[in-house]
Formats: sequence, structure tokens, C-alpha cells
Amino acid sequence: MKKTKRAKLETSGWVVGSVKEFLGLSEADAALIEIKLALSRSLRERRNKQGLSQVQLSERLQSSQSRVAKMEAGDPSVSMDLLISSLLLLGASSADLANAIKGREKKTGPRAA
Amino acid sequence: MKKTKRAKLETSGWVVGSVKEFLGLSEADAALIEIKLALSRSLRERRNKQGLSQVQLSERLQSSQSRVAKMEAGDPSVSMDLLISSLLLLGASSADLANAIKGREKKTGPRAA
DNA sequence: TGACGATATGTCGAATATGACATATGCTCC
DNA sequence: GGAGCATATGTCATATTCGACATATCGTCA
Repeated sequence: MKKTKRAKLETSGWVVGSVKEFLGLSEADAALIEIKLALSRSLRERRNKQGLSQVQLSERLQSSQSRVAKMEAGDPSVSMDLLISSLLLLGASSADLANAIKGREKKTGPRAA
Repeated sequence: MKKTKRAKLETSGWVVGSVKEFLGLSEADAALIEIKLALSRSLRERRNKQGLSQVQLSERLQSSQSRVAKMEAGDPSVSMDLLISSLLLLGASSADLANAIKGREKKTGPRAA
């Protein structure tokens, strides 16, 4: 994985919507980012649903508030490992993760909105 | 994520079967490892199914043969990011990843040792 | 207004993952 | 046996991610 494209993303901040072919992103790169964002959202949802502050969560994770904020912001400096292990620590099951990753329907085919 | 437990795993190599509560692993840690192993297996399957050698795959990934070998071996030094972006590059869809992660049935029930 | 709690952003030294390389093992074919 | 592959394992310099800390922003409440 070349990290060249990533630089651009860092300066501009990942666009939330369809990150697709925004820049010269390959399909794979775009998909990876979409997945990370999906996990980010999932993390915030879980944290909120459990009524935890970022500080409280950071304590459970033995991490820091700033890193939690970055996780939820989808910051490029957070790894999938961190996102996923955090979700697991919040009680997510493998199936939950799978669901988050699967992503909301691809509107490619007939299957109109 | 404390990386203390990981040290033990590195020296012994992750046990393939039920990594569950082998050592003092927390549920979350165990789950994370199981997921990584599932992705590892998935990667090798895809590579084989496409008739690629590790060297060929490493070229596509702009990586090296040794790293591919480590990915497939579930080596602790490989990140989820690398595993997943590799799978995506091999044509896996988000749904495919979700499926791999979801994991083969939890056989918690009778199933005595 | 000011104080407080929660979240965001930027930076830094330390920890970890990376590709590259060397080398070892295992295999088939001659 | 040895040549030619594919795969495994170990090491290393460099790159990336980490937790920690400082600081900024945003709401709300008095």
C-alpha cells in the first residue's frame, strides 16, 4: 500500500459522503476508507448508546481522549486494529463488526432506492 | 490496547484452533486474533483461487514475498489494515470481508474438548 | 460574562508495522 | 545429487501509529 494518496487526504480531511473516485483513489483504497468510516461511526454510536464520554472510553481502552476523538473522526492516523479492538471492547461481536463493514446497500443494480 | 499479552503470543506463535482463553487473553483480544486469522485464511484462499504466487501478489501490493507469507501465517506483525487492503486488492467486496469476519459458527454448546 | 464538561486538533517521543533483503525449508523434475 | 520453483523465517532501517499532553472549540448553565 503506497501511502502517497493518504497525504492529500490528511490535508483535506476525508470527505464524508462518497469517497469513491474523489481523487485518483483506486477502488481498493476508497473501499478501505469507507470501511474505516463505517467503523468510526459504529464506535461513536456504541459509546453514546452506553452513555460514556470520550474520556471514560479512553480509560477503558488504556488510551487517551484525543485518540478516541481521532478514531471517531476517522482520522487517517488511526488503524483498523485500534478501531476494531475498541469496538470489541465496547462489546461488539464479530457479527456486529461484519454488519458495520458490510455497509449500507450498494445502489448499483436495479434495486432502486 | 496493551501489547503485553502479544509478546507471549509472538514467542509461541498463535495457536491455530480456539485461541479463546488460552492465556489470560481477554475476550476482546481473543476475538481480534480470531478475526485476523480468518482474514489470513481468506487471503490465502483468494490468492490460490487466482493462481498467484506470493511473489506475484507481493508485486501487486507493492510489498514483498516475506510480508505476504507473514500475512498468510497470521504473524502478529501484520496489521488489519494490511490484511484488509490486500483482500480488497484481490477483489474482495465489503460483503466478502464481512463474511470472513463473521466467522464460522460459534460452537459454544455441548462440543466437549 | 465566566466556568465547566465534552469534544476537536496539533505535536512529540516512544512503540509498532513496513518493505527489503538474506536465508532456510520443502517440493518436483531431471 | 542438484537445479528451479514456492513458501517460511529472521533481521534491519525506515515509516507509521501510539498514548500523552497542550490547547482550542463548542454548549450549557449560572
